[in-house]
This record gives sequence, structure tokens and C-alpha cells, in this order.
Amino acid sequence: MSRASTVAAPQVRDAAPLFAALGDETRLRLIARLSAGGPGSITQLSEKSAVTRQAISKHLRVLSGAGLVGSTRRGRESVWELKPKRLSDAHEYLDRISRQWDDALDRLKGFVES
Amino acid sequence: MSRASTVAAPQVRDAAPLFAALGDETRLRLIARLSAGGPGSITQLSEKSAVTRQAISKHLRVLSGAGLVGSTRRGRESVWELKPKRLSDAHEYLDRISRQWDDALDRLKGFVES
DNA sequence: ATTATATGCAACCGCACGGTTGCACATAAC
DNA sequence: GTTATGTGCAACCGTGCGGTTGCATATAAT
Repeated sequence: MSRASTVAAPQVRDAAPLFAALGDETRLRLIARLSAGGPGSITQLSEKSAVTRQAISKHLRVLSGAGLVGSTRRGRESVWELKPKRLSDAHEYLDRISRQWDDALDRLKGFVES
Repeated sequence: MSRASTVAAPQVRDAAPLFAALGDETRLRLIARLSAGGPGSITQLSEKSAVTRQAISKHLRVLSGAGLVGSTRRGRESVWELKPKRLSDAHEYLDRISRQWDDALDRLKGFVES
């Protein structure tokens, strides 16, 4: 009976910062850009953006803190790339919630039909 | 354009507020609770929470603003329930990004092998 | 009618976030 | 060398967020 609370709690604490990192338009645009266009330096990633290069740099650090991107220093520029595993983590969490929901629906259906 | 999307999928500007709504621990706990335990009134949803009932009420309104939950007034209490369609929207968006990523990998592979 | 319960509204607080500007510091390029 | 480019660091600003407290209001329960 206590299985749900003891098992689900740590995952919530883990998933919330992940979604929070995705929950900004500028950052989501960065993710989409990295996903579609491949790695790039900060100036490259700032070129088509409305905000400053510093803002992009900050956002990249936030995404890095969430494990969604990583950087490699090459010469005087740092190249940032997507870490798709973390994206699949978010994906998986949504899957889990959806599965809980479906189970609840099944239980409700069984209750109504009995 | 064989890559054209089947149905109108959430764009960046639409998905960001959705993830932002999911990006809070208290709200994510509410989602999990509603998904696993079914609908409930505000006081019911606040019972096991560490924060105040008002905080829960605010969070429910935020989730409602994101289309993730809905409420129905029944007597003096309002019953809140999950709207799983919106969850699948977030799911779908992550799918899109992952697909872009996979395509980019394929293109890179083709480039390297050529 | 009185009391108890469930919610809503409004003000307030602390603080982190998104963003900017300015300057310093590397690493190129000439 | 000097100059140009790419990044980092620090301070600052406005605003919104998460949360609380206090009170008002609506619906039940007695």
C-alpha cells in the first residue's frame, strides 16, 4: 500500500528540475536548434536569437545543470551539444504518468462494470 | 516533404509553458497524485502536502492554465481531475525533438561514410 | 439559526529568474 | 608585436513565482 509513495517520490524530485529546464522558450529553442542543427559554439547559437550572447550562455549553463547539454572547449570557443539521454528521461517520466493514468482508468472501468 | 508532421503538433512557444507548468515539484506531485489516485477536492489534495491549501489552490490554477487539469464545482467543493491529453502533447513534443536528433545522426553518419 | 467546512480573494514577503551592460581574459588572426 | 574574436565574470534591474497569513464568502451539517 505504501509502494506508490515510497517509489514515486524520488523520481518526482528528479524530474521536476528537468522539466523546469525545458520550461523556458529560449532554452527550448536552444534544444530544438541543437537537435536539428547539431553542435555549435555560443556565438553560433546566439546568431539567430533575439537575446544577448550572455543570455544564451546562461541558458546553456542551466541546460547543462539539468544534464541536457554538454560542452567541449575547442580553441577559444566552447562547442555545445545535446545530451539526448536526459531527454529520454523526461520522456520516460511522462510515460510513467500516462501508464498510471491508464491503470486508473482500467480500475475505474472494472469498478463500473462490476 | 515526407517528413511533414501528421497532425498539428505543439510548437516551441506552445510547449514551453507546458513544461514550465510541469517544472515545479509541488505541481508534479499533484499531477502524480491525480494520475494515480483519481480526482479530488482541494482539501483532499492538500492533506498529504507540506505546503498550505492556498498554495495547492494556486498550483492547481497554474496547471489549469496549462490545460493539464480541470475542475468541476460540486456543492461547496471543487473537484479537480487530470486532463491527460495535454500530457500527451508534452510527450509528443519530446518525440519530435528525439526524431530530429535521430535524423541529424543519420545525416552525420551518411556524411562520414561518403 | 448557529456552527462547521470548503473555497476564494488580496496583500505581502523573499528570492530566484531572465536579461542586460561593462569589463577582463584568452586564443586566434594579421 | 597588434588587432580581432570568443568567452567568462560580476554587478545590476525588473518582474514573476512559490509561499504565507488574514479575512470574506458560500455551502453544508446540527
